[in-house]
Amino acid sequence: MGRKNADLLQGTLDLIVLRSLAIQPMHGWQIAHHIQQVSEDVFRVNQGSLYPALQRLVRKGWIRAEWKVTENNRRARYYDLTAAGQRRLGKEAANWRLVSGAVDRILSVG
Amino acid sequence: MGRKNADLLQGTLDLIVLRSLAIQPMHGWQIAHHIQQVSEDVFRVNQGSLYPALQRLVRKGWIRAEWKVTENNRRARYYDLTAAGQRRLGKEAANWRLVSGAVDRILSVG
DNA sequence: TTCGTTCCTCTAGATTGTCTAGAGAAGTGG
DNA sequence: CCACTTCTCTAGACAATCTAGAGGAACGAA
Repeated sequence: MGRKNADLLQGTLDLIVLRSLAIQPMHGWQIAHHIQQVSEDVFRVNQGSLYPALQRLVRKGWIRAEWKVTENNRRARYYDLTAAGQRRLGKEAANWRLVSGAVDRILSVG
Repeated sequence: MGRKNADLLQGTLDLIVLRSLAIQPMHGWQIAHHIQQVSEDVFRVNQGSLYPALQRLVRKGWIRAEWKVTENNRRARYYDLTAAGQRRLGKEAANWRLVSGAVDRILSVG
């Protein structure tokens, strides 16, 4: 019925995926792992959320996909940021700061 | 097609409404005004978002509604927090800090 | 060889909160 | 009487995430 515990805020997934790929190209599983790790287990990215999101980002031209082989000798689709993705990341990060700052102000007033 | 500018993050509306009502009971229009003001115009709460949200919060027992007359001599529905709403606000605020902290960490890594 | 486990990708359908785009009532001032 | 402001409300569209699956391929152990 209700939502679980620390779900993603809708709209932040794109941001954190783009930001992850700005570090280096990664495949899906790696992205999920990275996000879970850096968020200190706050976010556990759903595969049913991640893969559609990656497709969406490819479709919008913000990331690029390429099949490769991992260190473990497995097929994996590696994604990396395009120039448009870089710009998009900048905008989304700025918007995040704006929005989270606004929420913080509302929380601290009164 | 796309979303506008600084829309709400899905899930934050409940939080900021509850937080607003923790200051004092308010009617819908007043809540919208308060949020827009305190957020420094980052959030412009849609009436089509606000009223369904208020109904949702009433249904969950977190706020209580009561018809009154405003200072301007107009009928308005005043909402205020219930005890359960207080508790819920605490949880949602804590969750917000958790989540926004996690996003911030992801943004600053790398 | 077979079996379980890990790595890794992917999809359909439901859910749900927000947005768009309206409507409308009632008081106020010109 | 008319325009404007205040204030509430709804239907339907939309879009991102979640649930709940499926499945392939490499590896190590038995």
